[in-house]
Amino acid sequence: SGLKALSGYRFIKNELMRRLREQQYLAGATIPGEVELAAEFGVARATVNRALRELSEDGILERKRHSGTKVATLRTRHAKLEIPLIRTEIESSGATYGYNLVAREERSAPDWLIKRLALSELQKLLYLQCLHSASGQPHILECRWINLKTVPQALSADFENNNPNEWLVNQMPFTTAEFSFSAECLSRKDAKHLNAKAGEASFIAERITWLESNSVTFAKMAFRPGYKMLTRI
Amino acid sequence: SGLKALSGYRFIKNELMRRLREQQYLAGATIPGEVELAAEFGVARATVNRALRELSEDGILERKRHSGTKVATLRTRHAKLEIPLIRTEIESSGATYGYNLVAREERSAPDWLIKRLALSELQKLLYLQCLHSASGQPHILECRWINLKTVPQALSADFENNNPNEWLVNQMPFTTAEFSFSAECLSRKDAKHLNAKAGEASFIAERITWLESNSVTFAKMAFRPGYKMLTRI
DNA sequence: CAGTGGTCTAGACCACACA
DNA sequence: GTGTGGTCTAGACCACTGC
Repeated sequence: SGLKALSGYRFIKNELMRRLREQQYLAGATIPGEVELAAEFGVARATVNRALRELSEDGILERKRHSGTKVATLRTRHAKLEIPLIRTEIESSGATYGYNLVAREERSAPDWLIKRLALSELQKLLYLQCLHSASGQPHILECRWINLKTVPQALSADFENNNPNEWLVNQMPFTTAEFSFSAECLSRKDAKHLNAKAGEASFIAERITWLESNSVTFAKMAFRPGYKMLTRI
Repeated sequence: SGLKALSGYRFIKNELMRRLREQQYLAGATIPGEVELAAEFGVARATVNRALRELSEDGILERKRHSGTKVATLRTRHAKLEIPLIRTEIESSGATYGYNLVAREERSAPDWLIKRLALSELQKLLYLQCLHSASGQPHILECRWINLKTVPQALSADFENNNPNEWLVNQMPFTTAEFSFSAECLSRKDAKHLNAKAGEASFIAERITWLESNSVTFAKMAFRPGYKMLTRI
């Protein structure tokens, strides 16, 4: 009943996974080449190639250009993390998304931020603090710094009514980003915003966004205590 | 100097990204079909196909089988998270990996775990608590439950000298997993193990591992306060 | 019915690793 | 020099969508 009649590259991926599970190919060993597998399965080499390429993207095989394909040792798990817009995440859980601006100020960057955003020291940034809520319950407290050299139009944007992440995504849709995740105890002030107790643990997500080699923004999101970020391999 | 002479599908990806950045293709709009792009770039359709497929895997385009390719709206960022073995992570930071077993006990599963591991109520699990350290400093406190129905040989394994994750990876290399990440305040007892203060915030990673539809293990890792998990898009 | 993306094929050329 | 994986080509069939 659970059987699927896979064909083509999916079938080959499946079959190779079976052989791996059954230790027919051992960890670290070189498996047969594309030509050999193509002959064995009676398919074109391109089909085997796709199967092998995808398995190596999943971290299960390791391919080397002119040497061969090996079973990965010390397999690191590759999880695909989807980082949705906050609005999307909240609405897809069935709640109503709410937003409001807590603070807005032009400030010069603190030392730690100068390094992380590769700023010249004199630069002014736009500092925002915003609260995202789910059906009225505070959900995320966001501290954001926007590089006015890269995004000067931020100065005149209306962040009372527009969440800075969505505004930035519209202004510059194709940036790259670095993320970090950690945990912090809430300060008394932050706890108040999140309707939590001072000292409670908050899941922290930080993001630095780049346009080519120019920093765009630094954002630190403090999630309501109890929040879990989920993923699946 | 920074110029690269890309060719083939990489060139096409690059060029399409440029058009997206310059809003030549607008968010939500349908872009030209594979045949048209192949003609434009003077390449085979398979080459365009690969470029478009990869862009859609990156969440930048959305393809529908018999309808067309659109520019993704409300772009969710896709981050690739690599989850290394603890030993690997510690050693790659230049520190020496250390391990020791804190507790080992056969226990029946608590209620919350019965649900999450889809156990029958009567089942006994192996409960382990272990400490991972980096150059002598406590790094992660791990609480682990192993399903003895799926992995009976765990009962006789030597977890004094073998870290349960590595042992399990050897026993059953090709499992699937669910992850969650969150934050918790350390209990007095856990804090002591981690050489931290009670109440400090700890980054928590939980993992449930499955072999087909059988649960293998539940692990909860409490990281030393201050730890950050990094990733990049 | 025309056009789409998904997939496969049989062939090809390449640069390099390894012996 | 042989074999490897990486890539490309020109052609094909398919199932389905949207007209």
